Amino acid sequence: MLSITLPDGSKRQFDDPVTVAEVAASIGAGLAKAALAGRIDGQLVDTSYRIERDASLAIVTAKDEDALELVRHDAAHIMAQAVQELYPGTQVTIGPAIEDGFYYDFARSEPFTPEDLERIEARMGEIVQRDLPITREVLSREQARETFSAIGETYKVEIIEDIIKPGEELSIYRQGDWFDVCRGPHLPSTGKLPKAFKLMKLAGAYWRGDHRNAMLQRIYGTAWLRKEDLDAHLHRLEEAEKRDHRRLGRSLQLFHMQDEAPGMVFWHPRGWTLWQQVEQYMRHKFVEYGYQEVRTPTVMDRTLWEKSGHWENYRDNMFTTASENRDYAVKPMNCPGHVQIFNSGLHSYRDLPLRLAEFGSCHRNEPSGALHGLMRVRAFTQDDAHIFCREDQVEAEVADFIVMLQAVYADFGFEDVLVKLSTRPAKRVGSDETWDRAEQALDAALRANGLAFDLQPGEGAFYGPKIEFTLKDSLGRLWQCGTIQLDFNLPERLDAEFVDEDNTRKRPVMLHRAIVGSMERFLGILIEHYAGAFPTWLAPVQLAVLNISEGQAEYASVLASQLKAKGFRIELDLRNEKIGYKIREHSLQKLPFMVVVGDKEVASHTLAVRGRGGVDLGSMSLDGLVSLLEASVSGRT
RNA sequence: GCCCAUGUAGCUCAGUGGUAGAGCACUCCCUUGGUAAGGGAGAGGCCGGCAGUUCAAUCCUGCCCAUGGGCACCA
Repeated sequence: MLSITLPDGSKRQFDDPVTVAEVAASIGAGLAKAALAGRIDGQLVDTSYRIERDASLAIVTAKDEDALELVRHDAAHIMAQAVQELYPGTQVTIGPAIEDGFYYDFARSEPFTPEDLERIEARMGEIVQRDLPITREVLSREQARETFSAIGETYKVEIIEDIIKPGEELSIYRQGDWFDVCRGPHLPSTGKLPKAFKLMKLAGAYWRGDHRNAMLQRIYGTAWLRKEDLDAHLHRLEEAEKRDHRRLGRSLQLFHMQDEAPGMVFWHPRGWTLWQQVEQYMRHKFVEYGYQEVRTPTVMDRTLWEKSGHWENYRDNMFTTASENRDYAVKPMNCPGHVQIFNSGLHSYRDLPLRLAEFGSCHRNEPSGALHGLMRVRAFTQDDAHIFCREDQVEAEVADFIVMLQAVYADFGFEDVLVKLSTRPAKRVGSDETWDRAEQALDAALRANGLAFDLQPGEGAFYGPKIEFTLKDSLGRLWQCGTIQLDFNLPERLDAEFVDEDNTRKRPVMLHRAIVGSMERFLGILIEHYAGAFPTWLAPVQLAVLNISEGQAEYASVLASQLKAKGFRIELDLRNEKIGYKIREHSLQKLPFMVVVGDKEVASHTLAVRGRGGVDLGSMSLDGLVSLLEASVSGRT
């Protein structure tokens, strides 16, 4: 006798062990047909899974979001089968479900073409039509290895030998003649795969993620439970593309890049205005939080970089130059420069914490393939600062920093921030006791601010643990912006010291920290975040004054200069064009406000105000408009 | 850096082995028009760069550069 509890709390008794499919059938024929998998005590299993003791069971159907991962993984298998049917000799490697879909990596000497993707997708449809039962078999490691080596699947043999842990049950799933090593679970048959999948793109990927290994061919696909979901996903991608910062950067006249300066940005007047808003805002925050702004040289002698360790460890990423028999490097970071300022006088413990900030212009020779619009560049500016303090001041400093960072992100309207705490790696400097205290300080500061975070053991830098703050772009790609890192190394290497209470010289702890990270990247994220429709306080042009015809040019010009005098960013548009035409242009530029003046306004000394999105804000006086703008600016996000 | 794709007017893109075309933008003219495109005319290209094949290359081939999508990288 065994008793199975269903999600509604009801229980069913069976005399003998039963499969998930049999339980589903006992409930109803419709459910039996719809069943894609089971969830037993929280664990997803095949419908063929045999239940041998009392358990709670949920039948997973296409209505269930749990089924998504299954469907995506099955889509990967079906794609692999399609590929091997169409292109004999291709080896399979791995093919997991991922966010929004799946991929499979193939080893094949011929490259796949975009046309191949169409063929493969069509063949996947046929395999679904065949409705091949998907069955599970458990094999011994030895059997599995022989099976795959017999058919020349050397990558699978490597997976069996190296990746699957000894003692782990090794299963293969078969669909028709095709089979793959897989932990499962899978759908009952290929026919159960919803016709809501699409192959998206071809890419290269290193075997086992290691650049010393062979380059495999990865095919990405997307798969959903319902056709509507697939359509919605494709629609989302199109919408995201419209807010891509590279496209908006051009259409909103913010910046451009060109072949002669890969990874470097030409900021146009509007883009630079946006930049200045962010920079000035950050500068105020620096003052508010007790930082002092400094400026350090961009190019410094090689010997300094040798002392700091960069010449030895970071040289591949540094631009170097030489003159009059001296070698120089363009700074990739500001820290050594800030230590020079710290070292240029003798400091008392009373001077600590000392917080030095710089909008530091850095250059890093990033690998060409890493470059990506504003998000990954070779010349960038950090909102960098270094805090020199005693070890017992670390926790308070980190806590203050987190408060500052949260205030900044809130003002820019970011709510979706991922936080990661990375702790000691195997290769590191500093004693275990120092690391213990440092990691505890970071952890405590995060908790004190009520921040949820992921712990990343072993992911810290060799010189200290760190917290990283990551923002999402419009396509869901993640970009690290903020960070605070402890450094036990650089003060030692560059011989930073202060005189403590007991009149002995001690090493300060150094904290590296940034909130926007790279100004370029942050602006890229901002552009996408707001889709170019910046809040008034950031908008490069806050308001355009438009005249209807030549008769009001004088009145419009006076208005514009009065508003400029109040400190607003104004554009005056007196062109000989119809009002509709001018409004269209400024709307496409996503200006927050437009002011229209015609004979009526001239006569009544008013102006007609239009808000973003065609909102008619009515007719008002200049004073009324000024209050409106002031309110809009102070609202920030 | 690696794999695949792409590079034609300021922008978005067609196109062909016989040295190029559209729309928008731009310039000029007409129009002075009340909330998302008024009309006409004109100008604008080393078809990414360098080699090669060919009587002839924007088109075919090779190399290089850049961009896009991934992978790797991001002391």
